[in-house]
Amino acid sequence: MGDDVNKRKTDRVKHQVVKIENDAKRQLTFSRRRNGLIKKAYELSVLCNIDVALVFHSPNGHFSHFSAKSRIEDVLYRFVSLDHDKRRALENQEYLIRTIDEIRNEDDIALKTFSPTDSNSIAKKLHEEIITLEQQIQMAQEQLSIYEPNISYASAEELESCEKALLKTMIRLIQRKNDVIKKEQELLTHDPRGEKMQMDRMGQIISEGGVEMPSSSFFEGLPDYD
Amino acid sequence: MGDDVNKRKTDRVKHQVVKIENDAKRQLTFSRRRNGLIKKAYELSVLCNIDVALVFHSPNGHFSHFSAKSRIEDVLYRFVSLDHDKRRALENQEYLIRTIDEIRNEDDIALKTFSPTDSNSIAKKLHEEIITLEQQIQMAQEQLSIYEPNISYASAEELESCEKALLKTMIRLIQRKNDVIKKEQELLTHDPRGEKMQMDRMGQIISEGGVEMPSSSFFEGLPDYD
DNA sequence: TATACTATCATTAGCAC
DNA sequence: TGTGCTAATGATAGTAT
Repeated sequence: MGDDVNKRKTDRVKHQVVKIENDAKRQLTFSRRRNGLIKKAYELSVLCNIDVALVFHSPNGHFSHFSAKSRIEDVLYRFVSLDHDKRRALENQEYLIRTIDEIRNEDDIALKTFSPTDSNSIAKKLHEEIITLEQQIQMAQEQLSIYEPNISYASAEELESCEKALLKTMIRLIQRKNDVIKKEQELLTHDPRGEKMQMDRMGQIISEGGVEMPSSSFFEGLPDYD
Repeated sequence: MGDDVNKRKTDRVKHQVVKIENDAKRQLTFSRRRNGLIKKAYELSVLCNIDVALVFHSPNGHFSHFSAKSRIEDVLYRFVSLDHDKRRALENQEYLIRTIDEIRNEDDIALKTFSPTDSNSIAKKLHEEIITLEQQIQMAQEQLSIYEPNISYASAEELESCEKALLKTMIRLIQRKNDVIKKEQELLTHDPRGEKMQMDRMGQIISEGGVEMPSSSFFEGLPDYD
């Protein structure tokens, strides 16, 4: 209060909504605010049962996106498929519809081609574990229904803890996947025999900025933005 | 302060991120939060010189969208023009990782404060199951590290499927949590004998009305919600 | 880069129109 | 439906690590 000796010299000040010219500041602000935006989009999705999709492009061609509750391609597909009456006509609608539809199908196929019977697959074990967990949760649900009339407040708290632990597990899985993908890319990059993807996945040029995507872009930090 | 006659009886309270069941409340929250989201998206766009596109879908098929700095079709066009692998690789992961990491810290605290020795707790079982799953995944990770040099592309695909299955599990857990919370709230606010919730609020169709944002030209009519 | 800290600013839930 | 009000929660700009 009166003691300004220990008071912070500077702190948050009201900010005009104008472009931040300082590169470092702008980048930091982007990172933080995008996180905030995504968090709020997620909350909106859950609170109001809404499908949300966000797409960001930096002027340099870096991009990121987020979707909640549905795959982003589904959300965008529904959007661009809408009648002209219901929204302003989109110039590239035909292309957008076709492309997004292709993307959806690819994803669907990818999901279907995953065979849990592939025996020499490490992922199979993970899959089985997940099935087990699901079954256990199913059983717990039934137990829960017995207690329903007398559920205590602690239950929700604890369920929340469980949810968080589950999230934690998922993140570990995702990180593992990222490691795998990164290793694959390294293998493909250094081994010309890479039989799988000689497609155009490496070195695609992004249109506007003409800037190449960071090739191994799985977060070692967030290499989106400038 | 002392005069509690004039004091507001209720005010903003901390809200769980759980679907709002009351139709009117959900609608109002959607409207407000969407505006808030759009405002923040706009600010991000200006402050950081970023193209942003937002798309919302309600379960009833109503939608709205917003874009800043470029037409939404341009933003989406650039998005779908990206190489599929790269796009999918980025999909939501960075957000998940960041958020879940945050949650982990909270979770550690939460788990310490709540007593796992509480024997008549259903959640305890779930917690144990999750611990088990984590251990199993840990083992699988170690196995995986053996194979790392020869990992095939299929591994990443499968891991991705596992990730999705895990997500599904989590969603189920969240939904159950929501049920529990709902029941608790009913128990707290109503006579314990009221076992079933009133379902009379379902099926109302809210008509769509375009309303303009007061201060800005970005938001031409926003067809609203359901 | 990202993260932690924290004073300050911003958003918003509940209520009444 | 959206708006104004108000208190409480939430987000975040600096700064240092």
